[in-house]
Amino acid sequence: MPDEQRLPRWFFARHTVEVARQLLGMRLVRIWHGQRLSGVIVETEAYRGEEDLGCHARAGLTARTRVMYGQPGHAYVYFTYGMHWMLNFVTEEDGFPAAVLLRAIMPLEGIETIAARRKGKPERLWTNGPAKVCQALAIDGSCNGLDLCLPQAELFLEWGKPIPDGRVTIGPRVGLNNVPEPWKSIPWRFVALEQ
DNA sequence: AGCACGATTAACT
DNA sequence: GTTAATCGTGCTC
Repeated sequence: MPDEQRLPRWFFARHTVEVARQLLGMRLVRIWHGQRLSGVIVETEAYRGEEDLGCHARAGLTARTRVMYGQPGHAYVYFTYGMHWMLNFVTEEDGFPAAVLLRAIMPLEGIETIAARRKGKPERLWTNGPAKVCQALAIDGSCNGLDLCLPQAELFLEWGKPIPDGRVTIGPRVGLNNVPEPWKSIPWRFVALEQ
């Protein structure tokens, strides 16, 4: 695929909430054993700055959060709950810690491979959660820090069809039960409705 | 000690 | 059909 189809770095170098909203409808592509696995992004969340108490950067610059402080357009992949990987896209200017969590996609290419990696599950449950997306597309800690804007990247994004406002649900982020307000309820979650 | 979750089970309508 | 509760797992601070 020609490079002009890929999202360039400027796409990520904006306000994190704007990036999270605009990522809906774009395509996530993973090259795995030479095969394209991809899907349309249908759910994202914004995590922004050290003041955002829902964001990992609330702990400041650590070995874990270092990637979030770096250049936009990189992958921040972390491990949690003893078994799950999560994929984020680093946003805003170099030095400011922020990222968009990828929560769900609609599978597009490499369906057989995705089905095999989610064996035994109904199609609806293949990629409808952040850890499920990572399992389906073979994304793990080895992807942490990857530059998604390099031509040879095996993980990147491509332009898709933007989702109109009428088909987007906005609400509070998921799984922040012990986070104080206003961060717990701030509407930084974006979901594209099914067509 | 807590965690940006998922699978399973139980109890509902 | 749905929602609520529980727990596994190991890394981070």
